[in-house]
Amino acid sequence: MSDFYTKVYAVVRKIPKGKICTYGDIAEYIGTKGAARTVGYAMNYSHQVTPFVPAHRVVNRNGLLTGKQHFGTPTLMQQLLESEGVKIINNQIQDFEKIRWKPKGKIL
DNA sequence: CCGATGACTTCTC
DNA sequence: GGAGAAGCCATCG
Repeated sequence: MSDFYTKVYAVVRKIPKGKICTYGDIAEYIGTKGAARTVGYAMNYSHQVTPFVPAHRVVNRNGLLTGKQHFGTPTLMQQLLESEGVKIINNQIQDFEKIRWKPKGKIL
């Protein structure tokens, strides 16, 4: 496991319940700003990582659930978020800027 | 090292 | 506003 993945997972696991974060923010926080795509790539691996990584709390810059189809079912991601109090309309997070969360200080 | 891949981002049309 | 293309960077084989 590369440091990149480790940091990504560390940040994602720290996202509070009912909050969400973006790929770009995570990548930027880690230091690899342009590697937002790689963050998503790391999320794909999150299935084989323990403990569970709340990848459903990570969305793209528009608050759109672009990675929903990578869960079991295309509706699972939205269901998980809604069960945590996040409102979603048309695959887009409502009050996105309001519940948006960013890592503070050191995560490791 | 190189080419291919990707759950991104931004610009253009 | 949707679709296509280019830029970006880390990972994998």
